[in-house]
Amino acid sequence: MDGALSIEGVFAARAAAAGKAERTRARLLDAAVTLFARDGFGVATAFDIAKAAGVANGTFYSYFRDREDIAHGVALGMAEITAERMAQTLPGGADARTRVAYATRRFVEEAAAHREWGRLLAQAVAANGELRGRITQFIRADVDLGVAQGWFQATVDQPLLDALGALTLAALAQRLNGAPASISARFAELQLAMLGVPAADAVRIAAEAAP
Amino acid sequence: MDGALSIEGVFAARAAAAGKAERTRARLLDAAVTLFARDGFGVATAFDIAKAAGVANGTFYSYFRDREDIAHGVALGMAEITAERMAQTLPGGADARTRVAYATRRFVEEAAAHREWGRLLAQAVAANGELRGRITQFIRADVDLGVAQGWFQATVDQPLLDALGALTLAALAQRLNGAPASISARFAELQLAMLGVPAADAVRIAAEAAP
Amino acid sequence: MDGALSIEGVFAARAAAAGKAERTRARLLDAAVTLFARDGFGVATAFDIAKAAGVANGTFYSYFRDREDIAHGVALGMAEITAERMAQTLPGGADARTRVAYATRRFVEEAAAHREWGRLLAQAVAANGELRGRITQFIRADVDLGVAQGWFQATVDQPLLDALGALTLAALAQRLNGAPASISARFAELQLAMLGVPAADAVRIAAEAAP
Amino acid sequence: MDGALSIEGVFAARAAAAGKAERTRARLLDAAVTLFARDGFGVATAFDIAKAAGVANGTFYSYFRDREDIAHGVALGMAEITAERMAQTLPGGADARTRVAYATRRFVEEAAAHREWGRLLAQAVAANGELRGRITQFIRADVDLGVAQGWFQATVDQPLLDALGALTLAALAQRLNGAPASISARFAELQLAMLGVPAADAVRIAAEAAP
DNA sequence: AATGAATGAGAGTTCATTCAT
DNA sequence: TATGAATGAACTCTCATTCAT
Repeated sequence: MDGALSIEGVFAARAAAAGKAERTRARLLDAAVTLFARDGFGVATAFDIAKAAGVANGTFYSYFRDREDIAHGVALGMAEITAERMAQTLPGGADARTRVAYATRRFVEEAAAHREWGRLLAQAVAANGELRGRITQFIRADVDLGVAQGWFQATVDQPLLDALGALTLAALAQRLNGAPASISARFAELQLAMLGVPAADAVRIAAEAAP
Repeated sequence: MDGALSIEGVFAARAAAAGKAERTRARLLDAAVTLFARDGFGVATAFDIAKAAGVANGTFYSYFRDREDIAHGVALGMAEITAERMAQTLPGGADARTRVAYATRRFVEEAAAHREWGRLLAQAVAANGELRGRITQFIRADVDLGVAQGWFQATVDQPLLDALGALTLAALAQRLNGAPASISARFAELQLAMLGVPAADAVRIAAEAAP
Repeated sequence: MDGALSIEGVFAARAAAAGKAERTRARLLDAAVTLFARDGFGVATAFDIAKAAGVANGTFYSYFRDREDIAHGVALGMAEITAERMAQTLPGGADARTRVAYATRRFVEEAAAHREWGRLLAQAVAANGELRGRITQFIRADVDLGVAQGWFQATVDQPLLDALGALTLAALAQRLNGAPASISARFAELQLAMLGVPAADAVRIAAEAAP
Repeated sequence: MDGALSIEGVFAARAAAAGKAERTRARLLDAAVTLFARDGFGVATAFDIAKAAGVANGTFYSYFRDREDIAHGVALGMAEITAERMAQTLPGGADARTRVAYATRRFVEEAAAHREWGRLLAQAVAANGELRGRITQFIRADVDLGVAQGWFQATVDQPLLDALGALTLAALAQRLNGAPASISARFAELQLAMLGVPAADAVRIAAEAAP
């Protein structure tokens, strides 16, 4: 895993070529990410964010209406980055069971490898239903594929996707809370079971789908 | 469902027979519950809680160290009450599949019937891992029973219980967010599937286990 | 003229015997008067008023909603005090022409003798129509008397009282702006002329009605 | 009454033929007039004025030292415009009593017909003694004429002019505050009485001097 | 001359907490 | 124990003004 997920300067990097205003905005977002990671999502004050970004407090208000506004901006940006990374990292070709297991394990392990980012992402997702929807949509294609391939016995509906998402987030929470890397395999296994894959197959496939 | 879950005066009711100090404490907790329900968990100010409890603001600090302390007290009390209610309401005798499905549906429907209480419970549980643990322990006996009865193919470990808990909370969140009562059956069904119950049986049993 | 009009401690003096809260409120009002006198009516900040009153800034908000609120309180208090003083100082017995002239001269000279108080009063009255009404009502009795005595030819209506008030305030403004004490006699003279007193009489009576 | 008193673009109209800089200055003044009319004299922020004028905020400071400076400019300009209009509208030839009454009534009714302009003018005059002086000088010629014609018994001095001005402004204030148009006649009448015109004549002349 | 991003002092307000009564 | 006045740190947000471009 490379440094692209490093929590420092994610937004600034993307705005490097943009105009001055856009760059200042990015610096504020980066400062917010750093502070949110340290103190909790949306906890840092406007003043602290400005200070961390190296601008005057008044400048904050040229770019964001208030704390909530920048929190929303941060959540949106994180979702975008996460989505991009997931799209890049998921391999094509495998069977749907492997794909589903792999996606879960990959997501959990990446987030765990960058604890601050992971913790932040978990909080942002918990607080923001829109974000949750965005991320769960990722799984849909693979679930549909699995049904088409005959591996999954499930009816594909919104509750199913929500359930898969809830399990992934539960895995992430456990992992961030000190559980070993194997926890992601266990949760992937439970996801497969929920989709109707026989227990024995689920265990084997989840174990093999190491990121 | 009787009025025992009514958000008003839960703590006062339990402290009715206790000493004066205990009753004042209970009034503060009740005031906190009411305000937390209206404005969000832990949001109300000490002053507002005291006012709602009919005591002076200084009195608040005779009973709680600070705001966090009362939030903790509220969460603990809610967990206790919820646990008691669940223990009372779960019927004996049925097979483990029905018991698991029934517990989920019952929990979700009770909380949904008292939206404020439910919302509060969801927030408290999300914020407090200890609480989460307490509530998930409830399911363990039934899961063990199901394994013993041969209905469940699962290995019973902590991740499994966490996963069951996560699904129950996801169901509650959807329900509070406007999903129809049937959502609890759907999630109960997915829990059974995860435990290795064949899809067709899971659907039927979850549907029949109406609270 | 005694010290009762001294700008320092007017409110505190009246609240000396009251409860603690009332006394703190009075201290804030006094501080506001002092600062308003120095910087203009309603200009001082809540923080400055609190500091001048020797209380914490938060205390200000226990007693007044905001700056406007205390400004209103100050204006009301000043009107009350001024009304009391005018009632005390106006001698009975003289003919209405002398009474009117005397009231004007007395009002102007008192206010001028306490420049800060006078300036403040002028500002408060200019900004607050209610106050203006309260003060002009004072003249009504004497004008009615003058009509009854046959000295005044005027119809007594609201515009007439407003006009008399406007002339008194104009006199005060000129006086505070450096005009000599004789200015009050000149304006009193013009008031009498406006009421239909022949010029020669007006000059003599206004001159004699020295406070 | 024509549109010359319209609050929109008064300054721009006068600077139409001037250089670019002068025109930008005029646009700023016009913007200030519009905003002052809406929110109170001198209340609008430099940024809002600049925005309303269609220039950048920095540009404001190329033309005015600070907020006070533009407020002064606005007051001055309003005085000039008012003076011009009064000069145009006052008819020649009548006797001084009619001229004085007419001037008052005309002034009040014009300002009342353009409430925003009138309110602004009242505020500007109240805040600016220099302006007050400028406007009262207008009456002097007619008062002198009246004395020469033998209609007025008054000594013409500064206090007399101030008193006449104060009455005119009091009339305007009442008018803007909802008093009927007849109020201007009543105050004109009181002015004539103050100048020594017998009450009966004053009533008749003031009534006839309708603008 | 014009722009508009940036500054930073400071106004206004809230509220957790203390403490004399 | 209870009261409630008082505290003051902390925070949000505005806006007059500057300055590099």
